[in-house]
Amino acid sequence: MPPLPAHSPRKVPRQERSRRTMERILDAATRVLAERGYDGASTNRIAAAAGLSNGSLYQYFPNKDAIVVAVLDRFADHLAERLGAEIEAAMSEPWQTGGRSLLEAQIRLLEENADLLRVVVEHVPRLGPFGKLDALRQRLADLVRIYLLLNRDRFRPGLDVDAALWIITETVGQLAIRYVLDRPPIPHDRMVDELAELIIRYIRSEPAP
Amino acid sequence: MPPLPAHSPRKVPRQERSRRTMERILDAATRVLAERGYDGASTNRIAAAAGLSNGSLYQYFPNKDAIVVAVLDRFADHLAERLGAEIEAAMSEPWQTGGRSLLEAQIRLLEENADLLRVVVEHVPRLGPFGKLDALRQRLADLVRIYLLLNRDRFRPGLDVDAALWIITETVGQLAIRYVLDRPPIPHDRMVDELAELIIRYIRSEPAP
Amino acid sequence: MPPLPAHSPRKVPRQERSRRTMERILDAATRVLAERGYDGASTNRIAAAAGLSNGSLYQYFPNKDAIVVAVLDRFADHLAERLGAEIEAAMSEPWQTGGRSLLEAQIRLLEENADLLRVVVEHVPRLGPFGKLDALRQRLADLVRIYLLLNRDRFRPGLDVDAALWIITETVGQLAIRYVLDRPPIPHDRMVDELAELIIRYIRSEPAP
Amino acid sequence: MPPLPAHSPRKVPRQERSRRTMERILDAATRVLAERGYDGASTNRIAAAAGLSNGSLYQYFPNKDAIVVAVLDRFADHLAERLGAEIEAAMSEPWQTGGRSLLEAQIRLLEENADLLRVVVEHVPRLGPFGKLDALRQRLADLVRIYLLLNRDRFRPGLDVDAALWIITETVGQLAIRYVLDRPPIPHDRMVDELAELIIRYIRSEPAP
DNA sequence: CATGAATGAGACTTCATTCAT
DNA sequence: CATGAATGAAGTCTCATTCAT
Repeated sequence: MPPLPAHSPRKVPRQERSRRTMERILDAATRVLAERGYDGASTNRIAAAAGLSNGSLYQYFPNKDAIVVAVLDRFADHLAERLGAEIEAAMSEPWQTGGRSLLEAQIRLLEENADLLRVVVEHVPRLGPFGKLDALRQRLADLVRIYLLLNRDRFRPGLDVDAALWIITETVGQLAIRYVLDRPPIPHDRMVDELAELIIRYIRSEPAP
Repeated sequence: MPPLPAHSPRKVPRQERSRRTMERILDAATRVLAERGYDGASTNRIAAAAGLSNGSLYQYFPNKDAIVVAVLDRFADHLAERLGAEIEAAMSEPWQTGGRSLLEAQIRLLEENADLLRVVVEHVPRLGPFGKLDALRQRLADLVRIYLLLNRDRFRPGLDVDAALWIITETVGQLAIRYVLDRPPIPHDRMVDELAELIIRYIRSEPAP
Repeated sequence: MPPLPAHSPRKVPRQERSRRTMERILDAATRVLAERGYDGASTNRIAAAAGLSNGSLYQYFPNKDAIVVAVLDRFADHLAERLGAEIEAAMSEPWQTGGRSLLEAQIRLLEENADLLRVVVEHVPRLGPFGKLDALRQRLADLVRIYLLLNRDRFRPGLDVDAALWIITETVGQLAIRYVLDRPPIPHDRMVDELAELIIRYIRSEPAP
Repeated sequence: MPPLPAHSPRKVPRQERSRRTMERILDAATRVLAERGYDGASTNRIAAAAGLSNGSLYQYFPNKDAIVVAVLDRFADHLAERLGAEIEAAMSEPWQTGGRSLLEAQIRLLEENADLLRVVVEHVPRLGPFGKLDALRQRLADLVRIYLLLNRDRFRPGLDVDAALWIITETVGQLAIRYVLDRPPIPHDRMVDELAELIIRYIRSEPAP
């Protein structure tokens, strides 16, 4: 049985120069992926874009997919960092405005990274579950879960928390993605409002007066 | 003027044998796509799966993508046919139950074709817009639009029909897809109910008593 | 040792219908060759142009090259027939004008068949010596030889008949071909004159008065 | 890595290897072309003849035609270099012997490269105009044109310089080619004499006494 | 005889990956 | 560590030719 293909960086670079080279590779790979899609992102093109010889790539990554995974992980880190800040800010607001802010932030973040998002969604073959992107998704789900549990009595009686959790996170996530990738003729702010309305009405027990 | 790259079958088979071979190719391609994804679906493998020589494929299709498109078109035809029946049935019901039936039918249909759906969603790079799949999507959107327009006064005052249309169709479509592909621990019927609830609450003007 | 590839028609058709089909194939092949060159002249395209199924070709010709050879032979026959008439006419004229007429006829004939000529010269890989084209060349050479021998005393003393024969026929043949294919900015009549001048001066013993 | 010996060429050991490989490819391609013609010169065969893997070819050339063009360019360079020397030498002679020398040189050069010449003339489909071969042809044409213009008064009155230029260059070029490829039973020196005679008589105003 | 479906060898090309320097 | 030449498997596609109907 052949060894499973390793998808993690071959080495954790200790030296500064190595770290910089690795960044250059990831920057280049990100650019190439965004511009030419997964299939167009050959290792040679990535190496060229990074100003490196093609062989050098393999000193930092065991194979092409490891590079892609690293790009996606870094993308997830970026999103996590940015969203983290928004989450903290949102926690100090009342939940109504806080929730809306988070929604808005999520859409805005995706809009800022539409190219890479398109690659993730449309072009990247499944490379096994994406550790960090899934972690980010999980983190947002946890937030919603806590909120749902804490405010259980405010919601309509029959609400199945587990089902609702899935519905809400997927609705927000998928609609945000489609909104950014398909660019329907809906203004950004309106989109946020509609999404908020969709979710709030789904869980609240009483209609707005 | 050069002929546009043809994505349509090279020949319309007149003989029975020819028709059967074409079906064999499409069946094989469907199987291979479902099992190995778009990138893994080489013409060689499709030919082998169809019990044909590689060259024979090209008597029926001008290139690989034409085969994939044909598979997707056939998939869309299948869905359209099945959904068509459901739509007719739903039209003779009162709209509350009719709408739910349609929702249920849509999810059920996707469940029955999960493998191919996965390929469509995850693996197939954009081959230009898919004629027939998009047509089907459009048809459903039209249905929703008509419903929204006819019942405009029943809904909450501020409802932006265009925005709502997009929100509704994408929500239903994307959630159904994710439900089928990710298999969250939500029973089929519950899923239908939640989805119906999500949509109805989004548009109605008064709370359910 | 495998049998040598046969380059002659598989059968001499006895029935009228067969003969007509054969003509259709040759017409089609001629057209396709002229329009798309040797490499572009696939058997399928020839069959299509002839309004036949691709398999039927092989009832009349053992392989593709046999078709090409037949086309070229027919071309040679056509040239021979036309030139034959001109030769006869030329024989009843005084040799000075007769020679010029032949020159003119040769260039005119090639001009009328420039497309096919281009294929013969530029695209057709050597398929062994072309029986009939070579025969035609030989016939013209014989004519020149006879003329040279009969008028030996009129020419400059040192003339080596064999060398001159080759020089003359090749000069006329090659220049006519290049003239037709490369279309230099020289009018047809001038070209004939120059060619005549070139040859006459080469062999005559006395200057023009 | 051990320090490089101080006296070893500091220059490009890598590029040197590369250069050699390229030469090997061109040599192999030349050989294969000469032996099997254009159609028989597959990339696989060229690679094999060069002792390389098929893929390596594409490190040096973007496609098959680029290889053929490079072979032809190298051939043209070779001819140009050799002819260049002859031209210089001829310029220091009186024009009568100089012209003959050039004629002789041209035929001799072609004889030395008969194999490749055959490929160029018979097998290579038009790959667009051959830069360097055409340049060489042009260079010779210019030489003739200058000579014709400078000696205009020495020639017969009615001479059309443009027509004559074309006639002369094509006559010499085509006859030399046919002589080398068809090997008529004419000795080399005789051939040169006849060719010279043919041209001189064509342009001169007075016959030799 | 005609048909056209089927064949299969072989062409060109790409690309992830390895390895000697 | 870096380089880039070299590899070779695999992919898409074409085409002359055969054969069952």
